[in-house]
Amino acid sequence: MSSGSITINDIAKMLGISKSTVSRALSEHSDVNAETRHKVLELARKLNYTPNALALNLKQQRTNTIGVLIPETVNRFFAKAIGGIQRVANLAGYNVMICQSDESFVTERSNLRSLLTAHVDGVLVSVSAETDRTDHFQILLDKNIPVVFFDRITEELNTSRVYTDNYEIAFEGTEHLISQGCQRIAIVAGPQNLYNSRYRLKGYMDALRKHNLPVKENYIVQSHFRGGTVEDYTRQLINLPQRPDAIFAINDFAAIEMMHVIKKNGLRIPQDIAILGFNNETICRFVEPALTSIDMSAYDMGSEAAALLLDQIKGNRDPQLRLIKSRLVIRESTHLKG
Amino acid sequence: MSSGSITINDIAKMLGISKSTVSRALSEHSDVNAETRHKVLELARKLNYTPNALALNLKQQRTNTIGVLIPETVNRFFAKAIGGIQRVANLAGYNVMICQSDESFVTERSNLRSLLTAHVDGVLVSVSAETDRTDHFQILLDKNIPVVFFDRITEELNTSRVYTDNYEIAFEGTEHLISQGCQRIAIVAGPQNLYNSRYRLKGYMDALRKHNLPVKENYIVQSHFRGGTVEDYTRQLINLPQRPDAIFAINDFAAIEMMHVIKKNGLRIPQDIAILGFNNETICRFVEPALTSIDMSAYDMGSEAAALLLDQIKGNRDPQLRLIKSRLVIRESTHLKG
DNA sequence: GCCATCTGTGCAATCGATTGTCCAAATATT
DNA sequence: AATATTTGGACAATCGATTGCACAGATGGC
Repeated sequence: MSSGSITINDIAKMLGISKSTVSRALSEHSDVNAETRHKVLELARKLNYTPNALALNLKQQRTNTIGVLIPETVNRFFAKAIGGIQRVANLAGYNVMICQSDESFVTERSNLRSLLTAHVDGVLVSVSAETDRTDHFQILLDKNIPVVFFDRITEELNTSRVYTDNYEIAFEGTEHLISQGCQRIAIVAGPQNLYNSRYRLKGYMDALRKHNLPVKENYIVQSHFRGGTVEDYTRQLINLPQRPDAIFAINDFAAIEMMHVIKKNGLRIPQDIAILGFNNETICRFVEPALTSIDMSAYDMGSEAAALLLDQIKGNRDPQLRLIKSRLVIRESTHLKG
Repeated sequence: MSSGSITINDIAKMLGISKSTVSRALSEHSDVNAETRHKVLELARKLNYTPNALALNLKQQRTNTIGVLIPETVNRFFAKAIGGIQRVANLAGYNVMICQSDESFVTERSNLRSLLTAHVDGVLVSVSAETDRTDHFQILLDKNIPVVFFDRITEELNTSRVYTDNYEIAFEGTEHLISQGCQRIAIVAGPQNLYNSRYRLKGYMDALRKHNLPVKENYIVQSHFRGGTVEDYTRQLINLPQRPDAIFAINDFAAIEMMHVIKKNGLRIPQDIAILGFNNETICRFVEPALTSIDMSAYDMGSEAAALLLDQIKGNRDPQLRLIKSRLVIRESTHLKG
């Protein structure tokens, strides 16, 4: 009565039986007289009984909740991934607790503590831009709490991972630019502590080498995802003595801002500079010129990661790897030939 | 030992005292001998004791978690609002459980049940596009669980609300278009069951009336936020015998897609048709022409809503209203004069 | 030296479920 | 008819905290 909800005890008293009998009647699987069971189920339904999740949590030491630790929800990749995660989780009866690191290592570590305190049954992680070590995740392994890394993964820990073929797709994107006749290809690379950034840069460099193009240091720009610097590095690139004839951007929004700056400087896209984005946002089709980009299947990565995690929670404990392939989507911003 | 974490009982046994004494020692506020307390605190620190949140949840009937019920995380307005919500919540020691309705009434109701089952201490709500009644929220009021509606609010329930001046800003936006010489202003209006959509449409109509412009039915398009229809209704509008000379779009992404369709049809922006967006996305500055829009302070709305909710959770039970003003940001897409 | 007061601590109930153990009654076996 | 087996359900412990109540021992007042 106190909390407004009725309990197993209330039902027991009303029927003059013990609460263990009520419990067993409700959880089908035990020897309760058919008539007794019927009376219990009937009354439970009538009183709209729902088991108190808090009591179950304590008793069973689990919460039917999974934690999600991501950089930012305003990052559309993660917003989409959350969609996939929630769908899979909710279908399985799990709730989702989301924490954002805001690309900060300290916040990430603190979020992790919160999730542990909340006793989530498992955690999905995509690390922050600042994260260059992984010892804070060790505690999850020590406590035998399932973890699945997705997208911004780490290779340092023996956990399940869902990732994309960063190397191959960056290679393919770069080769595409080369195939369009570009010879001086610049790249905006993310922080090199991140798995994705490292392999993308590598794919880019290997593609250049394969086609006997020089890898030039001043064609490689470091970015930390923070806005506000795009204009700066774009200017810097287009003012180089040997101006690049193509730029592989870090994501679509940065690419669009770059295009704006480039056009403001009287250069044509793609004739003077071709632009290649990342993420294949819907808006790519509507900017001018339409932006070539790389489709990442964020939703699928989220779903797959959640599915793996639930699998692990259910007891399947050996780490799994899942590759979700990305796809080059060619549009006008890189279309020079044919 | 079983769950790996040490408990108050472990400490009690190790010191040969009762667990109630340990509990009292840890929670400062009771008469425990200074020496005993010191020993307890010392050992607790050494063993890295943390109270089991699950036990506290059951005992105290609260979870230090707030629920957030929103349409979609891929909607940038809500992605930003989540940022504000989480910051305020985390600072106060609360976790955040997010549910997405995917703009579906049924899912919204089901999400609400999940949040209730999870015993969240309070709920922040922005209703789905389909939501045209509010009886499913009554259960929150009945159970005395604090609710704060934000952005997509309802006026039917006596709860706290954080909202923006939809009427005034739509009025202002429309007057701005009129001031630029536009006479045939179309609007893409959201579902009329939504508070925001209703008042925006009203503001638009009243502005027209104030300036003695006719309110024409075929200048008012209904949209349900779903993509894929933008091209259709844009074509429909520009093919009207009396083509509109301005369109008030439902949001920036739709506006940008409209601009694309309009330009593809050989019309100029803003000379032939002026475009006004909604949300003031960063990208507004980088499209061509730069898009005039309305800035909604999503982050602030989220923070404010969370702050109100925490206030209510802490006992301040009378409903509060908070107006967060929006702001018209004028750019090239509506710049005809001067 | 006797009773009152204060201090510090332990016991046990409580939150709301699950579950192992045990026992009484009913039924089956010989 | 005496014993063995099955059946149905009660009791109590448990999960890990908090907290009201009781009580022993120390201290103080007279």
